[in-house]
Order: sequence, then structure tokens, then C-alpha cells
Amino acid sequence: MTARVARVMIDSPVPALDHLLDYAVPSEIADRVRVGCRVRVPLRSGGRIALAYVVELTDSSSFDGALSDIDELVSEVPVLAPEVWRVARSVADRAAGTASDVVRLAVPKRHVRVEKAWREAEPQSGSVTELPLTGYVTDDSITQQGARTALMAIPQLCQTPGGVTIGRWALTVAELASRVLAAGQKIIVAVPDYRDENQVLTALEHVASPDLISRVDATQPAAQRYRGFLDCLHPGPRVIVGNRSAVYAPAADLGAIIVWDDADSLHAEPLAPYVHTRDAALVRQQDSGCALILLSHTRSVEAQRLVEIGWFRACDPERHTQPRIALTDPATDGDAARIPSSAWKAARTALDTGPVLVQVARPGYAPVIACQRCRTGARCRACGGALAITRSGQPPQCSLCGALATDWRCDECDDTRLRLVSRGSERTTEELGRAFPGTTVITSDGDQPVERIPARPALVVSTRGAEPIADGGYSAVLLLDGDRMLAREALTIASDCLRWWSNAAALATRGAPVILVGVAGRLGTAFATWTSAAFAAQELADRRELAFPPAVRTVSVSGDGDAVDAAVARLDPAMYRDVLGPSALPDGGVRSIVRFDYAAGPEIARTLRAAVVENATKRRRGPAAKGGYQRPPTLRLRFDETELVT
DNA sequence: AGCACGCCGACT
DNA sequence: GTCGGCGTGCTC
Repeated sequence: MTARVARVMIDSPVPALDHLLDYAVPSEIADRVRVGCRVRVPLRSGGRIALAYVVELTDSSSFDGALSDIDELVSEVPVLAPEVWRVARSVADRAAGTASDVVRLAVPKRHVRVEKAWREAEPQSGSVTELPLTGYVTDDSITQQGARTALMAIPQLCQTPGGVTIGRWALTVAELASRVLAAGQKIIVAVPDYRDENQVLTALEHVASPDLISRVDATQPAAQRYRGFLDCLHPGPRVIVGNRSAVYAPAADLGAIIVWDDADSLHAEPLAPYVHTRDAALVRQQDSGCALILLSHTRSVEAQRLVEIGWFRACDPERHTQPRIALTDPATDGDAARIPSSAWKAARTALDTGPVLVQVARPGYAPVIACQRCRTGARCRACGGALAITRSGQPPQCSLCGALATDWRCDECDDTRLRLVSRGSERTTEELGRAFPGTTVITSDGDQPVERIPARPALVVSTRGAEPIADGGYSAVLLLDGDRMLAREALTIASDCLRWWSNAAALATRGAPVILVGVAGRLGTAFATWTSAAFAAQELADRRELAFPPAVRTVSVSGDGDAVDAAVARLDPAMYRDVLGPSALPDGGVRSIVRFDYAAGPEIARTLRAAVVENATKRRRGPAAKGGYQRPPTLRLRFDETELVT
């Protein structure tokens, strides 16, 4: 019998609409409507038509009242797969957010021409080459259903059969993928950025035919993105590669999820409800029972916690392969120069055979400038932002508003001479160019990243995270500015630095020297001995001591003072550890941070969610009734924020 | 978000 | 007596 009632999810961020509504299915479309289809439905109050997704088809409704008819079937393609809906619902509940906000990350905008072409295309089929997992002592356990593994990547480079140099980790991804594909299942690979994506796609070329590979990446053009998404709806084996939203890709027969470098900040979703790739993957693993692999060069503190509670199994490479790392400590070496003589020497020798990577903390020429006489930081006349010099010989520019300060003058002492306080990549490039005349110097930074460089002698100055891959690897890696990177005020800074250095070290040719300048102590030792798991364990112990995440969970509650107070007051004090704040925010609101144990998560989320719903309906537009300032939402929640100031 | 429903002050 | 102000609540 054909279904008469459709339960739909309204595509709206409004909290009050975050539940399923029942609609009658008109007979004209009854035989074409399927679960997952996009439909348009009337919302009587407002008399408007809303976009919605069919989540369930039944014969009866528990709603006592007349059901409205579905207005229109947008398309027969079931774009909201049942497993994606379940995950969206769970993820939203966990973060006290709206399911449709998560669905927006999961389902790309419809592209009619692409959809038409996809429906007319031949069903795809392709071949898979199964590769053994190399470099690890293991049976099939890593990709077995339900297995959860923190997998330490092998910090080397390798060549594909096509002769392209890629990170060894990408080959591991391809090997794991080949097993899942051979079993007829799908695998999702979520990576931080497109450069990682390209490495994975290169590694996959020799594992699966292109028909079985989908790229789902929010930064792609809309048409390509939609096509990649639609291909995931096909049954059968498939490898799905993308950035953080890839964890929400449709995959009915999901065999495994791999998250590469889970501590990379690009895995932190900036859109509400701000759920991290790792957390979404954990939810999806629970829902589908697939395998979940956190693969990285350094163990994240969060992964370490999962290992320590027994939820994850740690797996290391078969042999202890690590880069050849040396530390130069100014305190003991008596060499306070930014580039100590030992590092100069190593670079000079290495340049005979190939490229040398120089990692620096900041882009630009002089990222920090000050008055030569009184040392007051140079600020923009127009907006007060900090001035910086982006290129040699150019006037200072405001880092905030972009205004040029052509005739700068110190506000304090009227001096006009500038002091260049710090060196950026441009200035390092200039200095190295002088020191090694005739040598090519290449700069790569976040604004203008270079993806690959040839296997020829060159100095490659790069900000952390933007390091190009050198064909065949670097002959030497110099990590400068370690002390400057560490000076940043952030809870995660030590493990971030370890990760940045380790990822750069993994780009070296086997046996090539990697030199970390100016960092000693526990962190330097952890890097030199390649013991990030032990470091993460210590870090986690410290955070337990202080009740900092991820030893505890947090939620920041921000907005109007009284709304924040009311929301926090709803919580039973037995549910949480403590409340920090409220403290004033620059926008006039306040913020409180609640710290609680993992077990209390569902209850806290439920309670705060109720506060958000009430707040969104009850108190609306303030004193400015007509055309005035519409104040930002008066109550905002953010769970497990990584950038909490402490 | 919109829009209707509903309960207190100035008007013909 | 009624018209309409916008606070409150709902949307199948």
C-alpha cells in the first residue's frame, strides 16, 4: 500500500521547527516520493512554502489535526539518506543544535543539470586492486567492523608507481581503502585541506578506478560538488574523499572512516552547531558500526584520551621509523642566533644534493613593528590595528583594515623610525638569499601556498602548515622560530607545535637532518625521540589535574546577561563541575563556561537546548522596534571549543 | 522567521 | 462600545 503520510524535516535553522512534521502525500506524487526526497511544504502560519526532506513514510499520523498536503516533490533523488539523517539528529542533539544545520553541511545545494546528467548516466562499475597494509604488524583488525584505532602514521615519503612523491600516510590510507573496497563497502576519508586531498587521490589512482572515487569537498564548484555527492548514493564499493563535511557523506554500506590529522584546526567546524570532524566521526561510527581510524604523525590529546579509556586501540608502525632529529638549544650551545651555526652548516651541505625546507612562524616581511625609540607597537591611525610590513621596501600596512601608513609617526614620542621586531617568511627569504647567493629561494605561505617543488637544490621558506612537498623529499629541514610559536597563548600550543614540526619532519628524505632551533625541555625531547603518544599522555594528565578539556567537556554559553544566567540556572549543579564566569564580551554580552564530565553530556545538552528554544520564541526584538539594530541571537551555545582562553 | 491570536488604552 | 497596540505562541 502506498504511504499517505510523510514525516518531514523542515530546512530551517529555527529551533522551534527542529522536529518532524506530518504532511499528507497527494496521490499524484504518491508513487514517486521516497524517503530522503526534497519536497516543498506549506507552513500555514506565514502562509509560506518551506523546503523540507522526507524522513519517514507511514500510513498514519499521531498529529491530531488536519494534515496539509505536500506542495511539490522537488526531485525523486533521495538526497537525505536515512543513515545521514540519523547521524545529523544525533550530532545535533549532542551539540544542542538544530538537525537541519547539520543536514546543510551534509547535503549540497541542488544543481538541476548535474542531477539530470547523473540520472541518465550508466550505472558505474569499476575495478579494485587490493593492497596489503604495509609497515604495520596487523591482521585485518584495523578495518574490521566496529574497530576503533589510533594509527600512528609512518613519517616518511614514498613514490607512487606513477613516480609522484606523496606522504607515506597517504599510501596507508590507500591500502586501508583497498581492503574496504574489496569487501564491497564504502570508506570515507576526511582530511584537513585540499593539499592532503590531492595526496590521497594520487595514492588512490592505483587502487581503484576513477568511477569508484568521489571527491566531496565544500570548496569545489557547486556542480562538481553535487556530482561527487550524488555518486555516493550508488550502492557498492566507493572511496569518498573530502574535508571535514565528508564525514556526513551518504554511504549506506559504510565500512570505515579515516580521519587524517585529527588535531588540525581545519577539522573544527566553524558553522553551527560547531561539531568537530572527530566527534561527528565518533557518532557515525556508533550509528553504523563501521571501523574508525584516526591516522596522524602525532597522537592528539583527544585520541590519547580515547585510547586510555579503552575506546580506541593504539597501533604503531612495525618498525620504529623516525626522522633524524637534532635540537639546538641556545642555552647550552651558547649560540643565540636565530639560525645557529650548526644549522647553517647542515643547510649548506644539504643544498649540494637537494632542496632545504626552512619553517618559520609567520608570513610577511616584518609581522611586528614598533617605534625605534620608545618601542611602542606601531598602530594604524585609522582603526588602531597593528601595523606590519608585508614586503621589503613597502610602507607599513594595517593588518586589520589594510590602510597603508605611508608617513608613520609614533603616537607616544613622535619618532618616525620603525623597528622591525620580528621576522616573517619574506625577510627570512631575503636573508637566506643573501647568505646563499645563486641559490633559488622559494616562499610558501597560507596566502600563496606552493604545493610541490622539484628535486633540485633550493631554499624553501614556508610558514607552518604550508610546506610544499619536494619530489624525493628535502635534504634538510630547519625548524626556526620554535620559541616564537610556543609563545602563543593557547591551551593546545605545545601539542600544536609538536604536530607542526612532526608534519614538516615527515617531508624529509630518509636520513636527512631535521633541526629544531631553540627549543629544549620535555617538548623538544618528545619531538627528538618521536614519542608524541607519551607526550599526549602527559599533557592529558596535566589537563586532568586542571580539569581542562579534553579531560572534561565544556560548553560556552554566551549572549545577553540575563539569558545566559537563566540558561545556566536550569542546570542541576550535580550535573557539572563548575561554571567559569560570566565574563564580559566585546559585543556587550557575557559568556559563561560550564565544565562537566562526559557522562553528563546528554543531560546538559538537553537542558541547554530547552533554554535556547525558549529564548528563541519568548524574548524577541528589543527596544529597537522599527528598523533599528537587530541584536544578535541572545543565547549561543558552543560545546568543546578548542580555542578556550584559559 | 513570519503571522495569527488575544487582552488593555484612545477613538468615533 | 470598537480599533489596534504588540507580547506570546505555533507552524503538521
